[in-house]
This record gives sequence, structure tokens and C-alpha cells, in this order.
Amino acid sequence: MPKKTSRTPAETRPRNADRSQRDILSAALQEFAEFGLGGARMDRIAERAGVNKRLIYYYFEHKDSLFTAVLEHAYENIRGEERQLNLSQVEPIEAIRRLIAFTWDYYIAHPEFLTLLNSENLHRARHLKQSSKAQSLNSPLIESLAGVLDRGVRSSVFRAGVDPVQLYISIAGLAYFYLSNVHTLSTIFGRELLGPKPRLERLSHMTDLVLGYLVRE
Amino acid sequence: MPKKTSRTPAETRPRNADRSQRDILSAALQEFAEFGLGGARMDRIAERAGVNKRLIYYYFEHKDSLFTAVLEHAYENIRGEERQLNLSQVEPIEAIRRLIAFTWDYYIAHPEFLTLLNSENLHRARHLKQSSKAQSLNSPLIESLAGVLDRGVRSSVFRAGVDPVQLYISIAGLAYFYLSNVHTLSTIFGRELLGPKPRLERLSHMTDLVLGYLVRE
Amino acid sequence: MPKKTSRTPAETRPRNADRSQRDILSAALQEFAEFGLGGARMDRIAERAGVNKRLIYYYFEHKDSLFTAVLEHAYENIRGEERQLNLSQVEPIEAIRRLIAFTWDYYIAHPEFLTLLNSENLHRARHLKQSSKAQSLNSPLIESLAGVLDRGVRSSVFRAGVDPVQLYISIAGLAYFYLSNVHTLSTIFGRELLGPKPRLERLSHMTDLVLGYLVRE
Amino acid sequence: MPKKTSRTPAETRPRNADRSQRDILSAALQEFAEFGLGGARMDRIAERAGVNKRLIYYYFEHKDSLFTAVLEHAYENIRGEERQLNLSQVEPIEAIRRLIAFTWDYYIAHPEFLTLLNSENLHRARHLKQSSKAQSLNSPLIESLAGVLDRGVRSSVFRAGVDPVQLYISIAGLAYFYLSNVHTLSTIFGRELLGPKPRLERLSHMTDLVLGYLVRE
DNA sequence: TATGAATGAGAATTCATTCAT
DNA sequence: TATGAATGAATTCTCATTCAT
Repeated sequence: MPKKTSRTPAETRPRNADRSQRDILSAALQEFAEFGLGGARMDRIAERAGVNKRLIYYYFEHKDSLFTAVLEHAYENIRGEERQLNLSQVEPIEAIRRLIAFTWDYYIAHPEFLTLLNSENLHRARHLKQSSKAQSLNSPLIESLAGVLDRGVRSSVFRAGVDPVQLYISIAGLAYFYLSNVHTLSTIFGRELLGPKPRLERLSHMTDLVLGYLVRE
Repeated sequence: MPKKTSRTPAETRPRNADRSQRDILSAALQEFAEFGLGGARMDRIAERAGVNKRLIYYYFEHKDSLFTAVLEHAYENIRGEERQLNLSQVEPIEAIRRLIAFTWDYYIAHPEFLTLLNSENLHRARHLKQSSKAQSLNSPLIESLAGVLDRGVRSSVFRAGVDPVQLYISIAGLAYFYLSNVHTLSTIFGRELLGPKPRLERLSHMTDLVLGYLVRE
Repeated sequence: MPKKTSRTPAETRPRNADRSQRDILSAALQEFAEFGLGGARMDRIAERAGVNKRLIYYYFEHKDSLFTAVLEHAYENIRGEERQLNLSQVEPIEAIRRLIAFTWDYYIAHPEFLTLLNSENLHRARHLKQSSKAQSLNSPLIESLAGVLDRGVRSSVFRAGVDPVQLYISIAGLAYFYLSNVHTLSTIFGRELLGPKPRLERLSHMTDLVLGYLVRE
Repeated sequence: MPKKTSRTPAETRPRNADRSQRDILSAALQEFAEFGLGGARMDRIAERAGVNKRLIYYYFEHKDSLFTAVLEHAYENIRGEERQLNLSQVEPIEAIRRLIAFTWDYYIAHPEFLTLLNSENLHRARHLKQSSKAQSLNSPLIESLAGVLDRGVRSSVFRAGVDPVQLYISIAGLAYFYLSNVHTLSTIFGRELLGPKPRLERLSHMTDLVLGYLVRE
């Protein structure tokens, strides 16, 4: 709401390219997460970033490329954290526990990630497909999960023949769906799903489910 | 007294309130599914329905209430099909198989349902919460799933202590996530996920997973 | 908000041409008074009249002619009441008192009349000019006011040379402006203008003003 | 360091926030005056202002706030002119003459003001009430009129006990009603009311009326 | 006389994006 | 690097009015 021309250009940001870009990215992340790609507003992103709208276009050509950048960052971030998880160091059952807990905790700590992916899928992964960077970020977890399964099988703890990709998707899905659809689910079931207790219950259900399947008696 | 000769109206749309409403709803369903609530265009819905744009507002006050109506219909539809599924008639293991297969098949046959739910969750179930129909939408499957689990436990086939709501959400999640996120997943994994073979593989993985967990050795 | 086609045509109005027309007119009067010509909605008028919108067009070609009809009625009504006022029967000073009080009371009892006139003037009396009926309704008060002034002058009670049309307009203006602009005036002056006391004060001020001018010492 | 050569921008509107806002305001004033709030068209305002429609929303959030701004300007303007009128400098009778003449002339010179107020009253002073400026809009004339009356009473020229607010409203009403309702009045009375002669006649009638009331014999 | 269904032309407002400095 | 001014193309929604029975 500009009302008067402020002749004194006083309050311009100290010039700092990196900082501006970071601010824009994080503002955009919030905005896209909250409203989806279509619902996000460039105006609001600028406001959130404390930056002139024009500057967004200066750094990120347009809305879609901004979204791509945000998406890349989101993937980079989760891949980075996934890398911390040293599944190969621990025994198979514990490794699976950790993987499930990590997935669950990450999604809870980063609800934006879920919304972002939903948006991207609504758009048929259009941005992802044209981003070489994001595509190179194949999850390191697949490899280590394969290793874990292998070790488990060899030590006769796990059942054989489990496809690590299927399992990875299943673990993600068990957590993702619950959190991403929490609003409709809790409305339909009339049940609080995000309190501390339900959260723990969900985590242990998921763990039981996966281990109950994997572990041989 | 005989009716007037029913002239078949040539170019103009036959006056039929019910039909118009149905056409609008089904056009809106497609549009919302394809573009989400925010991305949907009233113009396109009118065009898809072969109806004057104004007529949409005549029957459904505005975009949001149209979305609510679409959502209600979608829920009614899936609930109706769920009711067909007589899980109580078959033995527990078969019942679980059927439930998983039904969920999988329904989501594949009705991809709009997934997108619709994603949109609704992006909007924090705003429409669902204000829909009086929402109450009656509680899935009948929860009850019958509870019954199935019960029978399974009593006949010592299933493990005890499984929360039917958690299990229901898990089954849904296993199917939902795979299908709803298929674009990003197949891009990231560089793997076709929707061909006939991957579909069967996913279904059997889900079934193995759930039954592997439920069934006692 | 039609939602379903009511196959049973049950609740149609008993057919009564006069009554319908009257209902429409009075609904339109309210609507035009409340929102002005531009702000009035045919839908709301139909609703207010408890009549199908189409019926309005059946009786009154379109919005403007409906407005004209309403205006004509309003003029007829005030002229009718003015005729009741037998100024020639009472002595001049009392006659003036009565005229002022009548004007004041009529405007208070018929606030729609003021809004209607405002609308009509916004439209440069477009409707009035094409209504031969309304134009024939020259106020009877002008004649009797002329008579009153005449009698007053002859009996040396009133000053001479007063133009009855000017005086008539003045009396109307004193009341009209106060009432028609009551919202802005009371906002600006921070003063209640429509309570019982302010009303009496205004009436006596107007009377004092006019008689103070007319009556010779 | 010298400024860049100030190229006179050829076809495109010179960038000048203040000027644009002024142009919009004055175009809006005309439009609102001519058609009322409801009848005014944003398109036409843009055109009148020689400005892109979008710019109106850039500076004035929406139609109503634009109307509010116009109203505030109109009040500021009349208040400014009222302040020029130094009623305290001249003797009471002359002061009253000046006040009446000023009111009359101002309304004639600014017919938009009347229409604007009519619109605002149709909307129950909605805009005025939410304008913080409204407070400061109290007419300075009330104070000086009170002073004039006081002086007149003390020098035994004027009658006592006259409420300056009532008198102010009366003077305004005498002029306002005549001008604001000129279209219906001249149609009804079949009399030209705005020619040079009728104007003078009205002014002298108003002056006679008010002074005839105020001045003691 | 009476009504529900349907519409075209417009209305306000929104939004990503570009211009000029 | 940074910004305020400005815009064209939509987009939702409104409204008087007509169609068909």
C-alpha cells in the first residue's frame, strides 16, 4: 500500500547479494509451503523476504524458476540430512528403526517439504524434470537400505527378496500420508493426530509394521 | 390433456436442472483434480461442462462451494464403493487382501480423488470442516476392519493389539503416496512406476508388508 | 440458491394480479430507497416481494420503468397527503406552522421518499421527465401556500413580496437536508440528530426561522 | 555528479507518483459525482485519469477506499475555503450575508460535492465514519458563526437563543436542496431554476429569509 | 398469471511481470 | 545491487434480462 512517494530513499537494504538471495529463498519456501505453487504470491514472498519485488526477478527469473530453486534446496537439505544417517554402522534391526524414525522426524520438522512435493506432483514434476541438479540428488538411503537389507538377510534376521526401493517408498508413504493428509484425516476420524501421544503411537505403529514384516521369527 | 409436442430443442441446451448440475460437478471434478483448487478456472469448468459460466454460480454460489460439493461427491462415491466390500463375509487374511487391493484399485481408477484430497489438505480441510455431510463420511471400513482384526486375533491368525485406524491409514498411505507422488518418485528413481508390471509389484509388496506384519507364524 | 429441482410445483403464489403488482411495487420502493437506483437488485426485489423475478418483468418492463412506477407512486402518495392539509381553513400563522410540521413529519415517516428523489436527481430526473403522470402531479400546496401568504399580507400579518415557490422550496429544504444528510451531519458534528429531543428542536428551529422571517412585528 | 540527461519520455506516462495519484483522485471525483458510488466505473476512472486501471488499485486499495479518499479531499477542500472566510472581521449582518453567499457559490461551483454527499448518505456515512480524518473535518464555520451570532446579540442586532449548528444546517439546506434537487424541482414546477436570474433570486430569498429571522426590528 | 433455467455483457479485483532510475 | 511506478492479461463474480414451459 504505497501512499506517498518517499523522496528520501533512506531505508534501502544494505547491499548484500548472498543474504538477499537466501532471504528470498526462505521466504519463498514458506510461501510455497503454505499456499502451494499456484496459491503463492510474489508480492507476499517479497514482503516476507523484506525485499523489493523486483529483486526477486533479478535473482530468479520468474515464479517457476524460483519454485525450482526452492525445490532444489529442499532436496539438497533432506539429502544432506540423510547422509548423516549412518545406517551401515548399526545392526540391521536398529538401522531400520533409525530410518523410520528419521523419516518421521524429518517430515514433522519440515512440513514444507511435504507440501512442496505435493505441488510438484500436481505439476507432474515439471520443475524437477528440468533440474539437473535435483535429479542428481538420488537418495543415498536407497543404497544403504539395500545394504542393511542384505546384511539382515545374510544374518538370517530379515526375510529375503525385499526390494529396497519398494520398502523405501513404503516407509516414506506411511509417514507422509499421515502427516500430509492430517487435516482431512483428523476431520473425518474426529481424532487428534498431531499431539505428542498420537505421534508416538504412529511412530511405533509404523516401526512395528515394517519390522513385523521384515524380521523372521 | 396431452402435453405439448415436445420439440427437441435444436442448438440450445435442453433445460434440465439435474443434468446441468451433474455436468458442472463432473467438469469441476476433472478441473480441480487436474489443477488443484487454486489452479482451477471457472471458465474452463463451464466449457468442460458445456454450460454457461453464469450457470455455475446459479447452482453453486462460488468456487469454494463448488469445490465443497465436488469433495462431498468424491467422498460419497468412495464410501459407497467401500460399502460394497463385504469384508465380514470372508476369512481374515482374504479380507485384508481385498481391502488392500480395493484401496489400490480405487486410487488407480480415481486419481482425481488423490489430487482433491491434496488440495483440501493444502487448505487445511477448510471445506470439509464446514460440510455438514463430513460427519456422515466416516469410513465404514474402519468398523469392518476392526471386525476382521478381531476375528483374526480370536482365531490366532493375527497378532493382537493392532489399532484399526492406524492400520487403515497405513494401507491408504502405502497406496496413496506411491500414486500421488508418482511423478517425483519416478523422476528421482528413474524408474517407471505405473506400467502393468510395477503396479502388480507394488500391490504384492503392500500385501506382503501388511500381512507379513499381521499374520502370526 | 436453488439446489434441487423441485418437481412438485406446489408453492406457487395464488394468482392475483393486483396483489402481485402491489407487492412488487412496495418491495421495489424499499429496495430503491435502501440502495438507490444503481444499487438496487432485481433479485432482491423479487425476494422481498415473494415473487418470481420473471414476474417483475412481466408487469414492469425493466428496472427503469419499475423505478418510474415507484416514483410515480411516491409522488401520488405525498400529493394525496398534501391534499388533506386544509391550509385555507386556518389563519395564516397557523397555516405556516402546519405546513412546516407536515413537511417534517412526512419526511420522517417516509424516508424512502428522500432517497428516491436523490436517486432521481442523480439521474437528472430522467424518469420523471418521461412520466406524464408524475408531471401532472403538481403540488397542491403551492396554490394554497400562495393563498395563505396572500391572506397574511392582506391582514398585515406577513411581509409582502414572498414568492410561494421559493418559500415552499425553502421549507422543504430545511427539513430535507437535515434528514437526507443526517448520517454525514451527525458524524461530522458528533451529535445525535434523530432522537426525540433533537427532532423537536429542529422542528421548532425551522418554524421560528420561517415565521421569524414572514411575520411583521 | 550531474544528473543523467533527463530524457523527456515520449509516449509513455512520465513516472510521477504524486501526479498519478492526483490525476486518479480528480478523475474519481468527477466519476463519483456524475454517477454516484454504485454507478461509478473503475474503467472509466482509469480512462479519465489517463492511467492504467491497475494503477488505481496500486494506490487506492479498492473502490471504496478510493471513494473515501475522494470524500476526504472534498471535505478538505471546502474546509480550506471556509477558513478563508473571515467572518469575525466584519459586522454581524454582513457576516451572515457572506456566509450565505459563500455557501451558495461554493455549491454552485462544486456540484460534485453535493452528489458526493448524497452518495455518502445513501451509504450511511460508512466511509466518513471510518476515516480518521473525519474528526478534523468539523467545519470552522460553526465556531465563527457562533461568534457572529454572539456579537449580533450583544449589539442588539440579532435575536438571542439561536443555535449556530441549527442555523448552519439551515443555511446549507436552503442552498443544498435547491441545487441538489434542481432536476426534479424544475421538472415539477416547470420553471428554470439555474439561469442567472433565478440564481440571484434564490440567493436573495435565502438571505432575506435568514436575516428576516435573525435581525431584530 | 406464474416460474425455474439459462445467458451475455460487464464489473471489480488479482497477478506475474516489466519499465525507468 | 536495489527500488518504486506502471501494466496487460486474466479471473472471479455480478446483474439485468430472456427462454421455455
